Amino acid sequence: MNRIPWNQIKIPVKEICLDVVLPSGQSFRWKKHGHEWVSVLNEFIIILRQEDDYILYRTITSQTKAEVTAPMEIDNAIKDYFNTSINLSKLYREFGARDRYFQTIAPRFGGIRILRQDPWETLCSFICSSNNSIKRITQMIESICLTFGTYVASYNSVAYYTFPRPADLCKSSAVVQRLRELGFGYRAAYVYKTALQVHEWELLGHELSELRGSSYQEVREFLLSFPGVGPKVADCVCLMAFDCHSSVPIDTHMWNIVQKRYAKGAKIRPSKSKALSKATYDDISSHLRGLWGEYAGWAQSVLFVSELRKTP
DNA sequence: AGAATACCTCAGCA
DNA sequence: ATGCTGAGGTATT
Repeated sequence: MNRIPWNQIKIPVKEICLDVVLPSGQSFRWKKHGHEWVSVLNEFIIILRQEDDYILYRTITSQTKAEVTAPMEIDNAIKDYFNTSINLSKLYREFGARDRYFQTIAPRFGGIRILRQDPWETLCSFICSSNNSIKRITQMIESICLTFGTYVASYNSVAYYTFPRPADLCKSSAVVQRLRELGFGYRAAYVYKTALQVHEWELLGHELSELRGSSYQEVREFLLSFPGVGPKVADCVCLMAFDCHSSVPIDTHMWNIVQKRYAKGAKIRPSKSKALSKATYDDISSHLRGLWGEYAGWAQSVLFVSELRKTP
C-alpha cells in the first residue's frame, strides 16, 4: 500500500464546509470516520480533514496500479473536484445583493459549493435519485460500487471500490436482475440502458467529459436522451458534472421553497395538480436563473441545503 | 398542453 | 403493530 502523508490546500471554511457539502446529496459516496471524510476519487482513496484555513488530505493508491500518480496531479485533481478556482464568498455577496431571501439564509449556511464530479458517476447516481431519499440513494450507490466496481484499497478496515464504468454495467441484461436484487427497483433498467448507450457512444471514440464547455442547452438536450433522465436529473448533472453553473434543478424541496418564498415573482401558473408540470418547471428554473445570474445553480444548492436541514 | 397514473423500495411516522 | 406517506422524478397514457 502506497500511502502518501498529509498535504494541505489553503481554503477557509467560509469557502467550503465539508460537513455540510459532502453529505448533502451532491455526491453519495463520502463516509465520515471521526474527523475524517473518506471517499474514492478517480482511482485512489481520498481522506480529508478540515481545519479553519486548510483542508488536509492524503491518499491511498491501489497497490496493483502500475504507474504512480504524481503528487501534483493528485493535488490538481482535488482542487478540480472542489472547484477551488471559484470564489464562493464573492458569489454569496452577489446572490445577497440580488435576492433578499438569500440574505436571510446565507449566514446560517456558509461554505456550500458545487462539486465538479465525474460525468458518468453523476449521471448514473442521479438516475438513481428519482423519487428516492438521500439515505437510500447512498445505500444503492454503495452496493453498485461494491458489486460492479473495482477494488482500490482498504482504510480503517473498510474496503473501497471505484464507481463502475458503463462497460461494467452493460455486459449482459442479467445486470438488471442484479440491480433489482440490490434494491434499485424500476431504476435498474434505466441504469442498464443508459450504461449501454453511453458505452456505445464511447466506443465511437467519445467521452462524456468532452461535453464540458458545450452550452447548457446542448448538454441538457444530450442528457435528456437517456432513459430515466428528465428535466430535474438533467439539470443536476449539468450543474454538478458539466460546468453548467446556471442550471437550476427544481426538486420537491425547491418547489416548496418557491411556493413559500418566490411564488409572486416566479409567476407560477395556477394549477390544480400537486405535481410540477414541465412548463412550470421551466418557468421556475428560468425565473431563478434570471434572479441569481450566471451561477444560479450555486445559489440553488444553498437554499436546497437550508430546506433539507431545516428543523420544523 | 396538462393532468393522472404506474413504477420499486424503504425509512419515518402515527 | 401494521399501514401510510413521501422520498432531490420519469415515462406513459
